[in-house]
Amino acid sequence: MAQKETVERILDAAEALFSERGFAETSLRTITSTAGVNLAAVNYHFGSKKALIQAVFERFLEPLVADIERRLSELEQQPEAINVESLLKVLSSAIYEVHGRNTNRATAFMRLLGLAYTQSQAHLRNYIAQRYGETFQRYAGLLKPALPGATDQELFWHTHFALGTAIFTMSNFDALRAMAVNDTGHRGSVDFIVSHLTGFMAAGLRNASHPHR
Amino acid sequence: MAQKETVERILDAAEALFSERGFAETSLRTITSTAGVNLAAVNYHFGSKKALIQAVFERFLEPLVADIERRLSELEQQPEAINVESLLKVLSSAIYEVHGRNTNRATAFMRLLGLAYTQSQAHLRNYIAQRYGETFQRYAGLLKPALPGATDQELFWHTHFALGTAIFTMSNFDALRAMAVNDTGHRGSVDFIVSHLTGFMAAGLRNASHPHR
DNA sequence: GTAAGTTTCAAACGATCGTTTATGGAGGAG
DNA sequence: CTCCTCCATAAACGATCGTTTGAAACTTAC
Repeated sequence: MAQKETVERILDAAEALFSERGFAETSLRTITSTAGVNLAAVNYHFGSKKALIQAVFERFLEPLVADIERRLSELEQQPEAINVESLLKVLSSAIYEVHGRNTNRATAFMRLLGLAYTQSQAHLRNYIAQRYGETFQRYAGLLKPALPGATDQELFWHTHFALGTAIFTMSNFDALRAMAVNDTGHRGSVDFIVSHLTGFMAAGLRNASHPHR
Repeated sequence: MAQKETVERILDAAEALFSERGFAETSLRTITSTAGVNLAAVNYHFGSKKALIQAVFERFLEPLVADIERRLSELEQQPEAINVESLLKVLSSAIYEVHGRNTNRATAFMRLLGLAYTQSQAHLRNYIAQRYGETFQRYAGLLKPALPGATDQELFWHTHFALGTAIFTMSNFDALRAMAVNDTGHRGSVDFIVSHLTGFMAAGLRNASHPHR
C-alpha cells in the first residue's frame, strides 16, 4: 500500500469509530487494526491521539466551511433582505453538497460535531474556535438583521437554543431514527427530518420571545 | 465516619465528577479519593462502575419523576384543555421544586441527562427507558392533543427537537452564561433563560411543520 | 550500486484502568 | 467470651491504554 494511503486509511477508520463510540472510548489499537495499518503509524504520521482527533475534524470542516463562506457571499449579493430560513438553509445545503448523498458520512460528521461539544475535549473546542471563529461571527452578523426586534441578550440565547436543537439531533441521529421506527413505524427520510428541524429552529428563533403569541 | 455515609459520599462525588468530565473520563480512583473512601468501596457497595452510574441516575430521577407524575395528575383534573406551555412548565417546575435553589445540583443533573444520551452507555439508556418509560409515554399522550394536526411522525421528531434544546442548554448552562457575559454584557437570570427557553420550545413545537407560516 | 531519507513493523515501556483478594477491626447476638 | 456479619483497608491482579524504540523494508537520488 502506498504511503499516502496510510494517512487516509487512518482518518477514515478514526472518523467512523469516533462517531460511533466517542473519543475516549476508541483506542488507537482499534483504529489501526480497522485501518489495516501498524499501531505506531498514528504517532508517526500525526504525533498523538489528540492531533489525530483534530486532523479528523480538519478534513471534515475545511471544505464545509469553505462552502458555507461561498454561500454566505452569494446571499449577501442578493438585493432582498436575508431571512432566517435562507440562513439556516445555507448550513443544511452545505452539508448536503460537501458530503453528497453519502448519508453515512454526513451523519458521522454530525455526531462528531455533537461529540466536540459534549465530550470533554477542551483542546478540540479551542482548535475549532480559533480556526473557524471568523465564519461563525460572520454568520451571526447576518442573523441579527434577520431577527428584528430581538435584543442582544435574546439573540444570544435564541441562537444557542437553535444550535442545541441541531447538535443534539445530529449527534443522536441514528439512535433517534431507530427510536422513531419503534414509536411511529417510520424511520423518517433525511429530507423530512432536516426540513422539520429547520422549521423548528426558525419558529423558535422568531417566536421565543413571544411564547403566548 | 458512619457506615451509611460511605454510599452517599460516593454518590455525591460521582455525580459531580461524572457531570464535569463524563463517565469514561472519570476513574473510580478519582471518585473514591474525592469522596474520602477506599477504592474498593465502590465495587463493594455497588458491584461495578456501571452499577454506580445507574445508582447516580436513580437517586436523581426517582424524586423528579414522582414530582412530574404528581403534577401531571393535577393537570389532568383541571377542566380546561391542556396546552403546550403548561406541559413544559410541569418539567421546569419539577426541576425547580426537587432541587430547589441549588442551581449547581440542577445543572449537574441536566448535564448528566445529556451525557446519558451522548456517551455510549447503552446499559444506561436501557435502564432509564425501562424504569421511567411509563412516565414518558404518559407525558407524550398528553402532549398529542395539545398539538392538534401533527402526525405521529411529526410529534416524535418535534418533541425530540425540543428535548434536545433543553438538554443542550442545561448541560452547558454555566459555559453558556459565561459566554453571554462576554457577548452581551448580561449573565441572564435563571428566570429569563428558562422563560425564553420554554418559549423557544413551545414555538418550535407548534410551528415546526409550517416553516413559512 | 550505494547512500540517504522515509515509512513500516514487532516489541516493549510506563501508566492507568476496573476489579478482586486477604486481612482485620467494629459491633451486635447468643 | 465467642461467634458471626458487615465494612474498611492495603495490596495486588490482569487488562488495556498512548507512546516510544530500534531495526527492517522500501523509496528516492546520484
